[in-house]
Amino acid sequence: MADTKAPDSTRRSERSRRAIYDAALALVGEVGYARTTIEGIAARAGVGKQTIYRWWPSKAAVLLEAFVDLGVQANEALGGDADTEIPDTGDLEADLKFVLRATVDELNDPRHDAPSRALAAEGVVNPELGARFVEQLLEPQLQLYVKRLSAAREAGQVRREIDPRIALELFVGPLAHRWLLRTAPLTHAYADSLVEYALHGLAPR
Amino acid sequence: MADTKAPDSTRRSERSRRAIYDAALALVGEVGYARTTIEGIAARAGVGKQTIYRWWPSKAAVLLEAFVDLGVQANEALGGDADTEIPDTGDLEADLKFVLRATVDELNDPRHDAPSRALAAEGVVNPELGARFVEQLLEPQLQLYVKRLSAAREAGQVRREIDPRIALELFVGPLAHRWLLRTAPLTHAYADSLVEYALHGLAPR
Amino acid sequence: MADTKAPDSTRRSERSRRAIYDAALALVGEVGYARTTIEGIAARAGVGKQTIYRWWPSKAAVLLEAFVDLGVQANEALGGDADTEIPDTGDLEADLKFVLRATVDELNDPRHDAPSRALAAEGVVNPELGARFVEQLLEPQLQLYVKRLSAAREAGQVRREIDPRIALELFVGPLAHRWLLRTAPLTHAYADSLVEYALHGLAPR
Amino acid sequence: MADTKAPDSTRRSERSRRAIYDAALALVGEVGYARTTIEGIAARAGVGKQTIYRWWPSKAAVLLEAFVDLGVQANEALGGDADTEIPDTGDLEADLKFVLRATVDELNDPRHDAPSRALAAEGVVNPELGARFVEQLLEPQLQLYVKRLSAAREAGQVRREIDPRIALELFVGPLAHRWLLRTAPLTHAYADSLVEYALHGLAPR
DNA sequence: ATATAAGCGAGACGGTACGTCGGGTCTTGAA
DNA sequence: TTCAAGACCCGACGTACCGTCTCGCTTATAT
Repeated sequence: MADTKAPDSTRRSERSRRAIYDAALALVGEVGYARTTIEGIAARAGVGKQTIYRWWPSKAAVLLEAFVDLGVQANEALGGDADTEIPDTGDLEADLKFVLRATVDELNDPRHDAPSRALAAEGVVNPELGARFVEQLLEPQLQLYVKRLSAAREAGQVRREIDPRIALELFVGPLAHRWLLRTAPLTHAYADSLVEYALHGLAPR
Repeated sequence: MADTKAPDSTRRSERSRRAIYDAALALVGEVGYARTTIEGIAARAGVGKQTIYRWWPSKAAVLLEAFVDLGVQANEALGGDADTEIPDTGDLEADLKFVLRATVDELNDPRHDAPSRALAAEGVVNPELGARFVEQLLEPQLQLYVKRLSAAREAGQVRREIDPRIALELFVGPLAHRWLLRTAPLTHAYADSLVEYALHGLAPR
Repeated sequence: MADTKAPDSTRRSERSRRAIYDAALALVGEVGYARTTIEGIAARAGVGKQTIYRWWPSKAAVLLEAFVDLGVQANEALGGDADTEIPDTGDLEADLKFVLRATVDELNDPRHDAPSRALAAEGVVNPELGARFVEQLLEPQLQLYVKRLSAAREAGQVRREIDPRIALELFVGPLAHRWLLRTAPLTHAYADSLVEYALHGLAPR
Repeated sequence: MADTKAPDSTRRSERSRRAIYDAALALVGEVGYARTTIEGIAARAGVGKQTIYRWWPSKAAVLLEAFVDLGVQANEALGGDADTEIPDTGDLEADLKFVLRATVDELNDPRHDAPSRALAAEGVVNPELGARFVEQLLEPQLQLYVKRLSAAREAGQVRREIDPRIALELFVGPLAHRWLLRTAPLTHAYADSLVEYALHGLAPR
C-alpha cells in the first residue's frame, strides 16, 4: 500500500494534463529549466499546484512526460511512423552518415536544445529519472541502430564478432559527448568522419 | 567596467578559501550536490556567506574550483606528474586498453562519482560553467590522447589521414555516454571492446 | 490596485495570528524592541516568515496590533468596560488627580514601558504608524478627557470659553513629555501639581 | 581602564570629524534616519568605517553630535548669543506667546524636522542617548523658561507657590506632544491658547 | 435524480535557501 | 598612530518556491 492514497486516474482531467505539458515546455523554452518552477507551471497552466503534485513526483518528471508526449504528438500528426527507421539502401556507410547528419541537425535545433539538455542533465544526477529518460527517449533510438547494424552484419558488411549494442556507441557516444559538453561544434563533416573512422578503424589495414 | 566593484584579491583569505573547498567537497559527498547549499558550505567552513558570494558566482563554480584544486593538490602530493601520461610501450592497443580501464575504474569510484556527475550535469545546462569544466578538467585529459595518438600515427600504427582530435572521441565518447546516462555498466571488457572496435573498424577487411 | 496581490483574509489562520501576537510581545519584553526581529517572532510563534510578511508591513505594525489586541483582550476579560471612564464625583480636581495618578502608575509599570515606548518612538518617525498609534491607542484615552471636561464645563467648573480638546493637553502633554524624554521622574505629586496648576492657572487671581 | 584601548584624541583628524558631521546630516535629510547607515556616512565622508567606530558608539551618537555642532556653528556665525533669551517686556503673556510661536515655527520647519524627530525617537528608546539629547539640546531651552518664569514670579505675575520647573511643562509639554505624535497641527493660535489657559487656569475665578 | 465523493482551482501555511545589506572587528599600506 | 580602504564573520532582511494542507466548486458515478 504505497502512498496512503492513490489518485483515481480515470477521473483525471485531460484538460489539465495538456495545459501542464504546454506550460512546462513553454516555460523551459522561455526561461530555462532551472528557473522553471512548479508554481510557475501551475500558474501558467491555470491549474492548482496540487494537481501537479498529485500526478508527478518532480519537475523533471513533468518535463520528461511533456517531452515524450511531444514526440508522440508529432508522430501521430505524421499519420504513423515517419522516418522512424534507419534506411537500408545496402550501403551501410551512406545510411549511417544519413542518420548521423540528421541527428546532428536535430541536436543543433534550438527548439529541442533547452529541454533535452535539461532532461539529460537531470538524468545525469538523478538515476531514477535518468533511467526513464533513457528508456523512453533514448533506447528507442538506439534500437534502430541495433536493427540496422544487425542487418549489416547479416549482409557481411560488419564483422561477425561485432556486438551491435557496443558498436552503435561508436557513433552515438562521440556525438552525445560533443553535444553535452560542447567540446567542439557538431557538423555534418564530423558525423561523416565518425562513420568512416568507426567502420574502417584507425589502424592501417 | 565589470561588476561595479571587483574585490581586491591580494587581500583574500587563503584560510577561508581552503575551508570553503573542504566544506564544499565534504557536503557534496555527504548529502549530494542538490542538497548542498551555499549556506551549508559557509556554515561548515566557518565563513560568512558573503565571503563565498564575493569570490564565486555560484555553487557550481565553488565546486568546480574545489575539484580542480583537489587535482592540483593530489599532483603536488605526488611530487610531480605521476601517471599524467598515457604509456607508450609501442603497443598502441595495449596502451589504450590500459588507460581506458583506468578511466573505467575512476568513473566507477564512488568518491569521485557524485561531485563529477554534478559538475558535468551543471555544465550541460550552463554553458559558461561547462566551458570551464571542459577547459580545466576534461581538456588536459584529452590532450594526453592527442599526444599518444599522434605518436602512434608517426609510428605508422594509425592511418595518416586520421585526425587524433576526432579519433580520441571514439574512445572517450562511448565511455562518457555510458557513464553519464547509465545505459549500461562500465567494465574492463567494455573498455577493451571499444579499443578493438575503434582500432580495427567494424567493417570486415 | 494596491499591492498586485491582496491575500484572502477569510482564509487567515487565527491560530497563527494569536501566536504571532504572543511571540512579539514576549520578545519585546525579553530583549527589547530593537533586538526583536521578524525572524525571531516567526521562529518563536512556530510560523513561517511569509505569514508575517503577508499580513503586516513591518515589525512595528505587528507590535502595534499585538498591543491593541492586548487591550481588547484585557477589556473582554473584564466582562465589559471597566474603568474605561474618568470618574465624575462632582469634584473635577479630585477626579483628574485620580486619573493622572493612575496614568503615572501605568507609565511607570515596566511591563508596558518597553513596548509602548517602542511604538511611540516608531510613530514619531513613521507618520503612517504614528497615525495608527494615535488613533487606536491614544485617541480613545483622550476622548475620556474630552467627555469629563465637557461635563465639567456644563457644571460650571470650567470656563465656558475653554476648548476641552486643548485643555486636556495641559494634563496629558506634560506627562507624555516627562515619560518620553525622561526629563524628570513621574510621581503622584507631579500629577497633582499639574492638575492644580492647570485648573487654577499660574497667574495670581 | 575602559575599552581595552582609548584613542588618543589629540591626534584626531578635524577634517574627518567635520566630513562625518556633514555626511550624516546630509544623509538623514535625504533618505531619513532609518536608512542612513554608518557605512553610508563613511563612504560619503570619504572616511574609513573604523574612524567612525573609533570616536562614536552609535549612529545616533554621531547624529546627535552633528546636530549639536550645527547649533554651535549657527550661534558662532551670529557673532554671539542671538535670541538665546526669552524677552522680558514686563508682559509675561505676550513674551510667552512670542517664544511659543517661534518654537511652533521651528518645529514646523522641514529642515529641522527629520533629524530632530529621529533623535527624539532614538532618545525615547535609548535612555543613554535620551539623556544626552535632553542635556545638550533640550535643557538649555528649558532653562530659558525657568529664568523667565522666575523673573515673573519675582515681579508678582506668577503665584509664589508655583515651581517654574513644573510650570514650564504646561507650555512645552503640549507642544512636544502635538509635534511628536502629530495629534493635531501646530499653529500660532494653538500656542496662544496654551499660554492663556496655563496662565489663567481652566477653572472660573 | 440525487447524494457522495473525487478531482480541481486557489492559495495560506510552515519551512529552507536565496542573494543582499549592514553591523562591528580586524588587517594592510600610505602619510 | 591615525587614517582610508575594504575583507571578514555574522545576523537579519524580504523574496521565491517547496511540498502540504484546507477551502469551496464542479463533475461523474453509484445508489
